[in-house]
Amino acid sequence: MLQVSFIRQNREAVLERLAVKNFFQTELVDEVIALDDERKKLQADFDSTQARVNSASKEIGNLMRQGQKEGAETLKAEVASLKVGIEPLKVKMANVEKGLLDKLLLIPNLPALEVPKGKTPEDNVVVREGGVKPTLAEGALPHWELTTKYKLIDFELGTKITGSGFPVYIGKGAKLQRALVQYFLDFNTAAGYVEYLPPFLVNEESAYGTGQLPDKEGQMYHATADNFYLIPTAEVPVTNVYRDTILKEDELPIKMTAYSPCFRREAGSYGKEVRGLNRLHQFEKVEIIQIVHPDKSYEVLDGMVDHIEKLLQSLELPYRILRLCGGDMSFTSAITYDFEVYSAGQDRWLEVSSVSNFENFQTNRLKCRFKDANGKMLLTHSLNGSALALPRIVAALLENNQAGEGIMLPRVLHSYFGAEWIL
RNA sequence: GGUGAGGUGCCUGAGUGGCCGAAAGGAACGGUUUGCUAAACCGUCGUACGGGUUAAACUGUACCGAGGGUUCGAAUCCCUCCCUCACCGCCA
Repeated sequence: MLQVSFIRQNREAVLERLAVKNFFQTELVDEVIALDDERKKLQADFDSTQARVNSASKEIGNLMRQGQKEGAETLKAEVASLKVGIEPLKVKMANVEKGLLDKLLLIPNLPALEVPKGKTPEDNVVVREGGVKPTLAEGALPHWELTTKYKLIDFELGTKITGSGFPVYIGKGAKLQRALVQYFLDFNTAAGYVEYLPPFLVNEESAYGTGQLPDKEGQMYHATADNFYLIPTAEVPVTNVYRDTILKEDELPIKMTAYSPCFRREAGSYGKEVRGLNRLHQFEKVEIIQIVHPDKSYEVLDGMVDHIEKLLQSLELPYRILRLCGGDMSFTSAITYDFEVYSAGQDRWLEVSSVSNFENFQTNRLKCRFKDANGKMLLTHSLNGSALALPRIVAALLENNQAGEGIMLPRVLHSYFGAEWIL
């Protein structure tokens, strides 16, 4: 959520930035400003009336103690008439505040200056590529055949138990998941991230805090009996650790990492693009999250990109890093880099990580602040990224490393998996 | 799920209708002094939204789990909900 005061002071710049995200609802921005004007006016009215009520009430107490009943009664009558006027003010103020918040929630975060213009994924900019694309032997298979061949994953069984998009990992397939989670967490904690194991269901407040609600309501599974949401990413519970918090400046930066299963309804997406592990309703992911000083967030972003790049390099996968264009970025992000790995069996790039700086868009909602050296209250900046999402990593590992009678795993996984090959 | 006790500022904790945005102690921060792993003393020490100011000072309103109610006036009384703790029940 943007700050109203910022919008007021930078209306033109805000509109200009929003255009990069293909957001052209000028009227929404102006409505926010108008509602805020109204809010201020109503509050001034309310405050002055209420001030009179308060002082009169105090006086009534004094008069009563002195036994001056008539004087007290006169004042009581005055207060009664003031309160008649105050009631509708209160109601109106609550409505205006609600209206203001509702409008504000519809305005996306402003893209950073270096975000390229564009509408579709084709407009994303490749900033770096690394690794070597493998040349596969004749008869190479896509991962959904390899997982069957080596008895790693049973997709049909998952359909029987739950539904499509809920794979069942079996034997070495299950162990590979565990090995990857363990490796990723170790890699992250070695870089100073503190490991969290958060709840996988969150309440409504937390879902609002990170911006999943209200705009992504349909994408989350909702346990209605208790009004809990299944998390679409560990970002939600972990970022909410710092909801309603005032930090000390020297506590920054805060670095957290968390493994969690992720649940996504992904309503409306079907077809061969989503075959196998390419898109699932439940998958495993390890996330990294930082809460930082606002002056440092872009430096930190570069560091996170670097961190994830090294992780991908250690897995010996061909990858590329994209800077997303305005149209392809999420509602809450100021800048996003996507990491894709090349999966040779499908001859496709698969997104395995997304790193974003949210600046103070999330922390304004969360109210995660700190006091600077002058005692001034400032919003922190928040960032997060996947390090990494498992399914597509597995897809690429299987497809790229298929060789003869088995699949050769990268060196870093040998000790975690307990073997060099999947045979 | 049942019964009981509670939810007050960074923490402990007082406060049962006006003098309470809230005692006291601790922590933290700033300072003075003495100086050896520290003590003593003084000061500061909630947040939000307004007004005000170059910026402060100053000032209004709201907030004592959340929401509603009673009252001229609520941290304090009433109702609903949430949460915590204890015991019981159930249970990996």
